[in-house]
Amino acid sequence: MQDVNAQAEWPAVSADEERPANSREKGLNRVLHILEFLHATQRAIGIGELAKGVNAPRSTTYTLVRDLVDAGLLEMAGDGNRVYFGKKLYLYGMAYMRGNDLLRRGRQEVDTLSHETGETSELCMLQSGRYTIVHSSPGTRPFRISSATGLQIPLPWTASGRLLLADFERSRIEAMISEEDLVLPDGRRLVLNDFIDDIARARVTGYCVTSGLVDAYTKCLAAPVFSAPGKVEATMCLVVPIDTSDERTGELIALLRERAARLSIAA
Amino acid sequence: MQDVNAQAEWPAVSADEERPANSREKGLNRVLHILEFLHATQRAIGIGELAKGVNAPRSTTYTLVRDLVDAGLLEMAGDGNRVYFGKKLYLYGMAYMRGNDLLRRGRQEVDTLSHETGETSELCMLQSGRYTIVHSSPGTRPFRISSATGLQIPLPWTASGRLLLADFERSRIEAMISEEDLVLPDGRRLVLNDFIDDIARARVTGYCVTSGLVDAYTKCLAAPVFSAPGKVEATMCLVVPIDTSDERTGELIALLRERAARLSIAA
DNA sequence: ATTGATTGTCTCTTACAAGAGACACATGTA
DNA sequence: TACATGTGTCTCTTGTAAGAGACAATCAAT
Repeated sequence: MQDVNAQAEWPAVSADEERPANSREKGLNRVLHILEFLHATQRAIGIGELAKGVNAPRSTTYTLVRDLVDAGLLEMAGDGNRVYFGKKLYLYGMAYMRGNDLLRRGRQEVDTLSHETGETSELCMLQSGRYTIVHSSPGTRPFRISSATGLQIPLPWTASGRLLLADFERSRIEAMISEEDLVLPDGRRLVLNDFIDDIARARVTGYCVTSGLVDAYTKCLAAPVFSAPGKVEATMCLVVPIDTSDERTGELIALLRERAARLSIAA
Repeated sequence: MQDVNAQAEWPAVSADEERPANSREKGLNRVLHILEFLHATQRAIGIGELAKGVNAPRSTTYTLVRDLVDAGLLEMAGDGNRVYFGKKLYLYGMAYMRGNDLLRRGRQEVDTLSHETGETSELCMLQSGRYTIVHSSPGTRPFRISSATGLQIPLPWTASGRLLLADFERSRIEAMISEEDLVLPDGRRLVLNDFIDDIARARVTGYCVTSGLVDAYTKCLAAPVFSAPGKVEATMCLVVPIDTSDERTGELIALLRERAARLSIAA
């Protein structure tokens, strides 16, 4: 975009960053892309397809995948020529959870909350500029609304997103939210300024409710979990039918805020 | 087959081959060592110390850690200059679990089994040549015997180890078991041939019991989980006091085998 | 048989990352 | 005050890994 100097491509002097055209990629970056790609597809995938998916040369992909399989980060799936995440990643993930008070206790709280209320409950965090469902517990409704752990969706689509950005400056928010993030699944388009106003409001009230944003049938109630005074580390939220009465909604919000506050105590 | 050395890399290498003296290391390998090291220490660690721990140059370690932190695989711990596993690893790990029927159902079975019996129960698998506790549930005894998930210990120390190797040829077993693996924590030394005989016996009986191997107070009961006819994919085991009566032991083994068989059905 | 799309392995070149080491800070302790 | 030890950043060199591409083998559909 900035790099308009049209001469020989190679003199890699792009002082800014990124994009030295079609140069080589570092192996580690390839690996990170591979992991992200597998996380997105959520299932085992052939190596050729994987190479296409991460836009890497086939030969490189083969060697990297072999290294990763040997290391146990990936595993060959049953059929023979597909790969997916490996046991090692599971073990590292469990180690992370054990070492992380907030996550460990948050999962607990979420599970009991959804058990008590019968509604779907989630623990959410900010992860590389997006809203991420870190843990969710389905609830007991006949038609339950559930989302997969690890799902990442644009911040403006959610109540939690408004709380997670509570302590960010306007400029950082603007940098973080792209144009597409403002377009809802049904095509409606949010206005950035409205979103930023929402954030300010959420910060003051200490909770946030959104209705019919990601889909037309649900309402999302969220409350902040603080890791330090003023610093929102996570949110707990409840996903309820959009026609839930105001009274019950109020009760649920109170309960939710209490539990979120309980999580905030330690840090 | 290659590079099963869990850790403790030092200049003097006793591996079968490779090692062109003090050559450069590939970044990806450094990263794999870093992850293994963090898994071993089980807590956040300073970058300098980490560099020492994986025997890598400081400058390299700094750049790699920065890359990994940016990617979310690692996180800086609260104080500021320590690193540990990051959220991404947790998310990948959960994705692995979701995609892995055996693991998901195995965790369930283990939890209910320990709940029903009151004893510590574990799901174990073979991971890079060692016995690995993939999930464990503590049981309800006043003094419960528990081990951390992800713990890796030598195969000959455990009942599960004897089952996990049931379908391996003698030569592969010999290659997999090092001299140190045969030395128990209390200094006693097992004989490789006895161990291999144990394996053959375990294959026939369909379960395995060891007494006072890793410590003097416990007995370990294990049953195989098959992913295909003849192929042991995992084991379920119970860790009970060594003075448990033969009668109760028998009952527990029967229960254990039933549950392990249940896990084996799908594959 | 003919084509066309896959998959897995191997060779060779060169762009680039790993690493050595200097630097400017911070500590702590004699 | 010196002196040692640790931390985080930066520069420059050179060994090497990323990548292009050739190869044989497989499977389907003409």
